[in-house]
Amino acid sequence: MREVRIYDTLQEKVVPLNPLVPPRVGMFVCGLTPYKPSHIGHARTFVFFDVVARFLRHLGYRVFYVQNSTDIDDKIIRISNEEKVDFFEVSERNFRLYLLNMEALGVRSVNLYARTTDYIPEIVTQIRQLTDKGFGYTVEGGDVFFEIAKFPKFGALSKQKVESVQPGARVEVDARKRSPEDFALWKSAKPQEPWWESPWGRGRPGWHIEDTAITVNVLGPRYDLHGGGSELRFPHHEAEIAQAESATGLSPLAALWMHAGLLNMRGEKMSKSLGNVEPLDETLRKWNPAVLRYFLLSGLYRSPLEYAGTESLQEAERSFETLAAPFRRLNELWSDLARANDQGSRGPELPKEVMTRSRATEERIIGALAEDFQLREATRQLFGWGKEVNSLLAKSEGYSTEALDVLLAPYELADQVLGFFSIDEAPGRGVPVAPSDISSLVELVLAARQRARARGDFAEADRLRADLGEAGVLVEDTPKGPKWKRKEG
RNA sequence: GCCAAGGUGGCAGAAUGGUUAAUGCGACGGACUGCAGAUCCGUUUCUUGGGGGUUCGAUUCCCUCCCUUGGCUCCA
Repeated sequence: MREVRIYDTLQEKVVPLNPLVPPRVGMFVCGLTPYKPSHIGHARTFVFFDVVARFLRHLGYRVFYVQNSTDIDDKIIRISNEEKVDFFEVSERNFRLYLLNMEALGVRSVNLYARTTDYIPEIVTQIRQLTDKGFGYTVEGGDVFFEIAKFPKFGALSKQKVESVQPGARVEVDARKRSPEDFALWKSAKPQEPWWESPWGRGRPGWHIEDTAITVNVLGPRYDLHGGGSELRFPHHEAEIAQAESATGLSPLAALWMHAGLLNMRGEKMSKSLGNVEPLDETLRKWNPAVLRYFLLSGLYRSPLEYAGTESLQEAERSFETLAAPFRRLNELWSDLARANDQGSRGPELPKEVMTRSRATEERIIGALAEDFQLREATRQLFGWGKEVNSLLAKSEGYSTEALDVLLAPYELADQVLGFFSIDEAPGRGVPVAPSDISSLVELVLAARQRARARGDFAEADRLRADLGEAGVLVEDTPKGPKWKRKEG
């Protein structure tokens, strides 16, 4: 099987993926705390890890991909109290919306979404292991903490020295802790809070323990790949390592730690501190999901990516149109032949070097991704291939289905792995337009415009085109007659 | 204060110790079109945050300063 090399945050270098039990790959990605609808920043992380899983599977690895959902936490409780509804109603509503949004974005690679509250017994068991071994301690009131001093490796992932961290920089320090760096494993229930029974009394899990309780039970004490957004490196992922390795006695918890760069939100409309980032749901209603997915995959996954709202998506849309146009044309030609029940065997031969280059392009896309997921290089190859396809189609459109398949191959590969074409909502992929749609009216206007053009009344023709434009319909004249599509955004 | 990631053309964003520093968007010109669009061909802009060092040669390695973003126990 092809070797994949990945940047490991812990070792700070690109290393080969060596699955513990090939060809299986156990993969865990820190999911969402669904206290409110997710935004485009979340989408970047999860779309990227979707590509990771897709690519590994494409190469023949059998990936088991687990993602958690923190369906109980302070913010969820706060909101449920404000709304006077059960906490589960809040988290489940937002989580379902998240799943719908992910589906729209083509994220379909997760095998198991694990909710924290479905793993309370496992969580309790793991905390108990930690207290039994002396890593955890209880305090008055029934809270349980992890004692950092017992785990010298703490800080290895983020290269932070515990003593140089500023305690209480953002969150008030709990005076009952032995040391300010100690983190909660179990939080006792306050009034108005949901709770579960435990050996330490009624309460709920701390933030970090769910992930390791889930992975130890689902993926085992050690697994291959751990992913998440880069802001989780410290303290969350450090805490995971400390908990799991202390509880199981096995190391390392994950062979590879991957961290996706954050999406930097620009402009006051999206200020994170103001908490008014547009919900993903809304963004998806305004934009072709393929454009969104393309944008999110347009940089180096480890680096931050600038997001300036509409401006960014407009640029991405134009780029995506360029990228997708040849693919859509090839598909149209293919369906035309299929409809006519014709193999197009009388069409021109495809030059041999084109076949070679088709394969070379596929190979380069795979090569780019196999070397730490160079998404940009992969799409660059696709742009280059598009130019080649456009040139060929400019000479002739009468290729056989066999020839078209060769031209389509790099796109099919890219779609399987990067996945933006199959969620392309723009017309032109042979998707039938619903009868209730405006298409018959548009066709009527276009017919009138064709008549005007035929008699040389271009002023009238241009007026009709402009009017359709006002109504949100873009018209293009082609040798085969006028084509139209709806404006996006 | 500490840790991490960054600073490359109008914008987004790659790359390498060594020919003209990708690609996309934009802009400009040509072909095609009644015009526009799409497409094709061509052009355009950066000497890679400031300073210093190593080297025959650095954007790439080292030092230093400045700036941006993320983290420092709520966050994808």
